[in-house]
Amino acid sequence: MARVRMSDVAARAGVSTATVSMVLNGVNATRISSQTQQRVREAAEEVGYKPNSVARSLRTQQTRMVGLISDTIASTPFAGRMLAGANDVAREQGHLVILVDTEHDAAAERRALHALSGQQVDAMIYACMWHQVVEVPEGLPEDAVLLDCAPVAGDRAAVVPDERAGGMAAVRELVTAGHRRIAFVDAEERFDLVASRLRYEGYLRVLADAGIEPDPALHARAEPVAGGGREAARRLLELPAARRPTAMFCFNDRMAMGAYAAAHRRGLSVPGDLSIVGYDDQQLVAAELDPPLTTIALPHYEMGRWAMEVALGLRQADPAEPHLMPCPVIRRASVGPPPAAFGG
Amino acid sequence: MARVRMSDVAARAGVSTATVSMVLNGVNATRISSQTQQRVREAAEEVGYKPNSVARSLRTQQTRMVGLISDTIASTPFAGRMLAGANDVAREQGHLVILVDTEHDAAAERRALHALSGQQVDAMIYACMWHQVVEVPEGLPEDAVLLDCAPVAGDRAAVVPDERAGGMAAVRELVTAGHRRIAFVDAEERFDLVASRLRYEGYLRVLADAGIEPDPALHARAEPVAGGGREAARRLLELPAARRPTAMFCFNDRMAMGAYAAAHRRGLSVPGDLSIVGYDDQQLVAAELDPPLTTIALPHYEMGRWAMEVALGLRQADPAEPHLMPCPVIRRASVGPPPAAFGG
DNA sequence: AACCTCAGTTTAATCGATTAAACAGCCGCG
DNA sequence: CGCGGCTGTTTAATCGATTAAACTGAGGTT
Repeated sequence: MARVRMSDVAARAGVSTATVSMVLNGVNATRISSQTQQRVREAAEEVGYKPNSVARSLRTQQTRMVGLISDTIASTPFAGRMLAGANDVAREQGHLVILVDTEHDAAAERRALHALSGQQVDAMIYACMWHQVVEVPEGLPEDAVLLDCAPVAGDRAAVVPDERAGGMAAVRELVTAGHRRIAFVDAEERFDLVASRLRYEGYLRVLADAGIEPDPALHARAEPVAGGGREAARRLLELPAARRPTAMFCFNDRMAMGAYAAAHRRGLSVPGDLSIVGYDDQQLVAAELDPPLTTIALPHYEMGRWAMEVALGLRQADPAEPHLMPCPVIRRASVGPPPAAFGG
Repeated sequence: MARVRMSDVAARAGVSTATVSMVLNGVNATRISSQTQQRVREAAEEVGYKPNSVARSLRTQQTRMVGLISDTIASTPFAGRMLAGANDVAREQGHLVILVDTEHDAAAERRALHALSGQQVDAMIYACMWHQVVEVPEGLPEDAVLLDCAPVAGDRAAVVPDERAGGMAAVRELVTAGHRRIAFVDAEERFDLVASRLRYEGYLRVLADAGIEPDPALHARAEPVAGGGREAARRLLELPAARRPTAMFCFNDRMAMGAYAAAHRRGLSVPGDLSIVGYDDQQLVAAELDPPLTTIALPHYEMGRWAMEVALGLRQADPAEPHLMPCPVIRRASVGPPPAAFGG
């Protein structure tokens, strides 16, 4: 069954296609008699007319589509939330999103850019699956928005999580619970994570504000996975009692998961003997630990929305520096006062 | 800077647009002299010509785009793999995918269908984020492919995981390790999960094959999350020694995570005292448990590929019944022989 | 010389919409 | 009666490609 065209509607209503177009788009609507309008609408309904947006796009030079280029967005559980945020805004604005995955391969990136600009997308978003500083790929339009990454140089609208404030919030949770010996279970330097650096800055800042002298022995580093967290936590818990931490801020929820394991191995309870704060609010993990993990959420959904809002011109962005999206603290049950022996 | 059109290339090369089109598309190429071809190519290169695919699509009636409609695909960590599979095939074939999220809302679904068919997509995939039986939304084209769901009625190409075979493989792991008292830590019936039913069938089948009488007490059900798994496992471990399971097949990795916790609480080690097999091979979870969890992977990536291959006509599908995609077993370290007291 | 063939290229229609400009009636006015 | 102005609608150009059909000129045949 062939698609029905505007001319079919026009024929049925006994008018020209110009009239149909005007009626259906509400353009110059006052100039068309209401009987005609009525007739056109009925005809369109009867024949089941659906405008061909390819033709419309060609004429109007607007596709109402936005391109979303990402390095492997699809393979991380976080990424979905960014996509969802971007998608929601797009939908609200009557836009569709075209998703292209480049696997961070330069050639694929170039092809994607090519395909999308050939596709005449109205806007473009370049997304990373974790917070990083990137070389902007050549050919990325000036008005493209960077999502979860900041340009290494040059001015681009960009949005990233406010990791420093997040780190501060995490440590503040522990300080206000009364802890003074707070460890930072960090990712190793070789991973070169901007999140690691910023969260550590936040950690130091809050310690300073609270008048706590940072103890280098409490900055433990390991691979940022559960196994690494377990190892790092084990080492920390083997410290002599006076230097041992009563609380740990873990670089991410996976490391926190490992810290739980290390605590259990030593027969310590969370949060009775050891308080733990994670980062990421990782789906299906943080909430399911026992006890549920207090953590800092990454604002993926909000960043996705922000990026799309800027891309569609709904919101102004300062291209001079990335927008910092706040990371909310998710209070669950892994933080308590320090054990009595250490308490104030 | 205005986009450069084919006519610009034509002007620079001193030929007509027809010639440019033929050269650049390699159509009727033999009929065009190689000098002209050369000149056209150079001109195109020099002016940086990129074909306008909107115009091309209008003319050829092919958009090289495929619509992917999903209920909240973006919000589950699995979904990404399906998307990746579909996307990879699309890319290989020079197609782009338009992603629409409907949140399983009928109105949104209708709008999405409308938008996509207006967009003249060449193919369509309807995806669910977890295996279910669905009412096919009205207006979904005949040749759309269902991904991770089966139509409640009517013939549609569809692909779902082979949950029954997966359940069989899981239990077989335990049987061959020597276990006879194998529990199934299942989701509660009220969740009405097709996966639950099928995996249970697989469980029963393997027990029967191994000549093991199923013990209804070993079919424990709870909410399919870590907490539920913990509770169900706790109850099972409280059974009198003679009836207590030496192994558990858990409906999913989250329940398995809870089973680990229950075992630890009773001072049982995995797999020394209790062997555990999960399902889903959930990213960032299964591999990070201690010990790493032996589990059955859901073939999301492969299903995504399959669906796209069928959608693009690269592969035939039998619309009469869903294609069953095998679920591979991922052997890690949570299965061992039963404790000596029970051993063969 | 008239005619045919064929390689190489151009002309022009087309895809399905949008929209500026033109047009046809009708009314009122001097 | 003729003309300007209004209302409601149509005409036709346009967006940027693809492609069937037409054309051009050189070379070969009779």
